[in-house]
Amino acid sequence: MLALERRNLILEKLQEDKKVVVSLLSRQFGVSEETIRRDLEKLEADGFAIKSYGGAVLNENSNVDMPFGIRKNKNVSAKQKIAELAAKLVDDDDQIMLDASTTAVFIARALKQKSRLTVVTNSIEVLLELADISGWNVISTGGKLKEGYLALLGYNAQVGVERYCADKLFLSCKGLDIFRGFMDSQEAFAQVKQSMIRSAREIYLVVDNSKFEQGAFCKIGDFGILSGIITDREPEQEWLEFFREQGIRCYYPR
Amino acid sequence: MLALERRNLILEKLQEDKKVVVSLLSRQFGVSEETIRRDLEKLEADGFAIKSYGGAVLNENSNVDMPFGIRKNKNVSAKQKIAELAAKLVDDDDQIMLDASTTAVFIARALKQKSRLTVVTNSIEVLLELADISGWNVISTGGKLKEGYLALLGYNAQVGVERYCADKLFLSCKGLDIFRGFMDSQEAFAQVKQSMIRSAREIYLVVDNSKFEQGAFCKIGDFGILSGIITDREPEQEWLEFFREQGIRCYYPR
DNA sequence: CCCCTATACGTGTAAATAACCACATGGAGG
DNA sequence: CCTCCATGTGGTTATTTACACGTATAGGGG
Repeated sequence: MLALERRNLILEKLQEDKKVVVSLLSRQFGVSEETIRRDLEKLEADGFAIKSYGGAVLNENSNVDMPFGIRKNKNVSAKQKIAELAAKLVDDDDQIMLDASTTAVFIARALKQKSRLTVVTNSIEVLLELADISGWNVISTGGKLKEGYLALLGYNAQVGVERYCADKLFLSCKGLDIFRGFMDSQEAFAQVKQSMIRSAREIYLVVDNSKFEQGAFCKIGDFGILSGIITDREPEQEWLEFFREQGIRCYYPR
Repeated sequence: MLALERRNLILEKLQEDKKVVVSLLSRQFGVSEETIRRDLEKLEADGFAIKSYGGAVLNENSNVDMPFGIRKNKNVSAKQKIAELAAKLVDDDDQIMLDASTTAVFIARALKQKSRLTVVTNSIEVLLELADISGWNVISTGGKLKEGYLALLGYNAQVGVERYCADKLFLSCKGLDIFRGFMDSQEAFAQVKQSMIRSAREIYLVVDNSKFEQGAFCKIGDFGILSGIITDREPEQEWLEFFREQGIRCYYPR
């Protein structure tokens, strides 16, 4: 039995039972307990397990099993709620734009029950999500694949976006601030989002609650351009008033 | 026994048993352990295996996130052979085009050990395969997502292709015929391939042996434009002579 | 609350085995 | 004839593992 093979089996058992015990594993594999401890040490270093006296437990909130360290697991239920609200704003035959964000993937999934939609996106994951659907018009902007992401960015992505004029855009961001607008952390993402803003009639900002008051480096735009904002729970009073002043509809689960 | 043949057998055993052991393989094939290690190194570089002390285990994580658990498994070893031959024709810093075919995915995988490549493709799967690589320039043509495929097609895909001029194009097809050239079954695929042909200097047709004498509906092009043809085993004498006449290099495993 | 004991943990050591490296060989193809 | 590639070889280095022994921890009894 190979060392890696043994570690994989331990990981499997760990994922099944949520915990493992050193003494049992030692007997099961016929190796010394020290060996098992070293295995667990490695699994812990890789983020799969958390050691404890006598064994280890599964590290549930690890993103390690996702392809390239994607944080898809963060705030799942918030994104789910947001996606459902977004889907309510969409009608059959609509033309939609989705950016390259995990929230967009959830929205794409929530939209699947609609008919004859047109979707323009720079997200590879959204394309994958919609690859098995029929009767839609799913369009990729093209562009340069961003290292470590499943997003198409750059000049050609912007050109790809601006070829179209969509009814509705669902836009995500890294942070928002009453005075400075909404922002992303990376220029290239922000630029494509700006192109999308120029190419859509109704613009909905989709943000989970953790994004409020969160700063980020690159400004995407001001609140004035928004038709609505979709979030996972009622924002602070201050924000609600601000949205009312600006004439921005605020959607959240009631 | 050919090196390539041995590696394919190791891969088969790997897929069957989920693991292989250096010492056993060495005895089984009658080659030194060092050679086996080099084989495993290659399989690891191609993403099929993960080496471990004493052997290697199957890398299961590679094709998992595909939507409709695709037909990638047809003719695997032929496509693998073709991909390795194709990779030999590529140098660091090359600019490559890959079409939307399963063979292209194998080629992409085989290319991963190169440095600083530029890859233009209309295949979502190729993008996925290359999403975790660094220092490359991976470009998506954009276009309309073809229902039931992971391919981007249509006018904008063609425009996306023709923005570039690549050093080398690896082109697949559904069938080829001495008199009628090489063909695809669907117009939209054929059109993008034609755009690629217009946008590349060296064009290599990649076909497994089953494609010879196979007809298909839409003509892609004539043999005159080809620099070479890559296949998984020695073609019939008739074809070899034809390629010689046409000045087309023919690559197959020896 | 403190202590005691069984159990688990970590380290150091040593031995076996595998991996790595550099170089030599030899054959195929140009 | 030369080059390139795959392979083998010998010496060196690295990894894995078990065992022994001192230390740390949990949990119960006093």
